[in-house]
Amino acid sequence: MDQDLKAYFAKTLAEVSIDCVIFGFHAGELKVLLLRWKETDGWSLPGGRIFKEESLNAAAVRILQERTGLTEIFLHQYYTFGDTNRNTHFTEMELLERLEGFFGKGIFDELLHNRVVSVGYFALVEFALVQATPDWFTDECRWWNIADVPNLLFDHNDMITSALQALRQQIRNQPIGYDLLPEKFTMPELQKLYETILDKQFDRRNFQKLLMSYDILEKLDEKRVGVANKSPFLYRFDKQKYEKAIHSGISFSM
Amino acid sequence: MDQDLKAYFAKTLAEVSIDCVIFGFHAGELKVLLLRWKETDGWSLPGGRIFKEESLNAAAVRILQERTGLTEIFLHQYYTFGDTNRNTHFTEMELLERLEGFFGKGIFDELLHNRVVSVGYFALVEFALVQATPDWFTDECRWWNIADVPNLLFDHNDMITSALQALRQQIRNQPIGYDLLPEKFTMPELQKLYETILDKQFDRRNFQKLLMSYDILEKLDEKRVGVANKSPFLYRFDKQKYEKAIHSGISFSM
DNA sequence: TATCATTGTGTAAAATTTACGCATTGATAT
DNA sequence: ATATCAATGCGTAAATTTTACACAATGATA
Repeated sequence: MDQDLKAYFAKTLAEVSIDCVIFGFHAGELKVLLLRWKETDGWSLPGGRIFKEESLNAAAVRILQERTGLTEIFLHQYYTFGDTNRNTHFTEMELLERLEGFFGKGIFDELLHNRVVSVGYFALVEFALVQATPDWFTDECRWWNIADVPNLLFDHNDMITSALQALRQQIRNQPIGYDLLPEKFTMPELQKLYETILDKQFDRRNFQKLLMSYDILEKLDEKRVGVANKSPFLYRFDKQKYEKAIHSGISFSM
Repeated sequence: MDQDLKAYFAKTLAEVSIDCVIFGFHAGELKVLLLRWKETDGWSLPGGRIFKEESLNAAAVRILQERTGLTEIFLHQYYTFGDTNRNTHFTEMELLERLEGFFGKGIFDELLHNRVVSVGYFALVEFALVQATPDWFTDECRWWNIADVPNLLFDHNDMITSALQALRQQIRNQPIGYDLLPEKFTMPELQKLYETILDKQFDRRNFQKLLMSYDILEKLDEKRVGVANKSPFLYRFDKQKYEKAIHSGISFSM
């Protein structure tokens, strides 16, 4: 296994890597996918190295696929992190020593002491479709509520903070939801998604009017059944019009 | 000189570099600063390598300083370009061969055949203050009207295109002008800047009302003299309020 | 069968954006 | 010296968008 890793290192770039903030939405909460490093309680974002013959975007797609099993997902490059101390500055010494002990000095140095620039992507995925899968360095891969994210390894807390800012920028100028929600959803569910991302409440009547004005939603004849009180109608995105709105841009002004 | 270059290569990252789109505004035209490579008619963006102990942002500031002489400038990281063929794909073979002939195979390979990821920044500078200075690889450094930019080396035309998109995004959500205009300017000059960047005409009365509503401009008692017809008043940005508006954000909705 | 939280639909007020009028200015032409 | 004229300063009304809120309908639960 150590040999495989050496070969992997040899075939990939040493000074640039990729980290991904994978957003999901479930039970009215915004979540991110995190990995726990083997034999430690240190968590980090999903990430990986770039093959020498592989484009940046292709590498990001591959990493996403490896961690979630998904291939068709929204992926957006939002910032490149290039501080010289980003490997270690935000991580406690004790945890670094534990990692060094477990992985051995060779791997540890290559991975954590080299100066590496990391390109940040964020992804929007449908929660229910994700098969969370750890990588070689990690034991566990699972969702965390955005509000409950612990202190992470490296500069990954910063990465999440600025990914959330980028997502908020995104939601104000482009339709969002096709990638985060199941195919059919109710208007209150869509509203809750917007409210969660922007951390802001909206009047449901005005929200519905604004969203419908974008002409990207299709109201279905079905209603959600078995839910408390009055059954809400189901909606679905019109993929064609949705794509068009992504290109022309919208303005979510609430 | 070749020794210096080797030492420079040894002290800098090999897989990541920086390229900067430096915007200026003069005589009602938006301009970018370009460099002509020695003994060729191939033009490129200002760029450079990153010292191993230098953060990405510090390297960008240094490169800006080296090309313009300016230290206090608006600088914004907007995208990282990571296609595998970005070195050569958009450049004619003939020109590449001329560069190889002039610089020698060693330098050429290091510079143009290695796979390099480039972090794109754009800068906004005051045209009159710039001391355009070529670097080791180039003979000439001068302004080009954005509309007249020729076919550039590497993927640099793409870089300008997406930098302009990022600038347009910027101008709609943040005040712009402090970095591009001289200290004192007239309302029509400010309007022309907005119109040039967004490639769109505005009603001058509505433009003035909107800009004044941001509460970042200070109307002076002076007028611009010696200009045709009625002399317009001079304005200046209130730096304090301008900074505050950058943080809170504005919405340029015209 | 009554209750009640939630949803569906609509309307009026407030705020913002857009369109445009008119007097003033000061260099230029006569 | 004076008339001309394009550009500027300042303002108002219409159109549109955003915001606030009213009320009936629904369907699970008590």
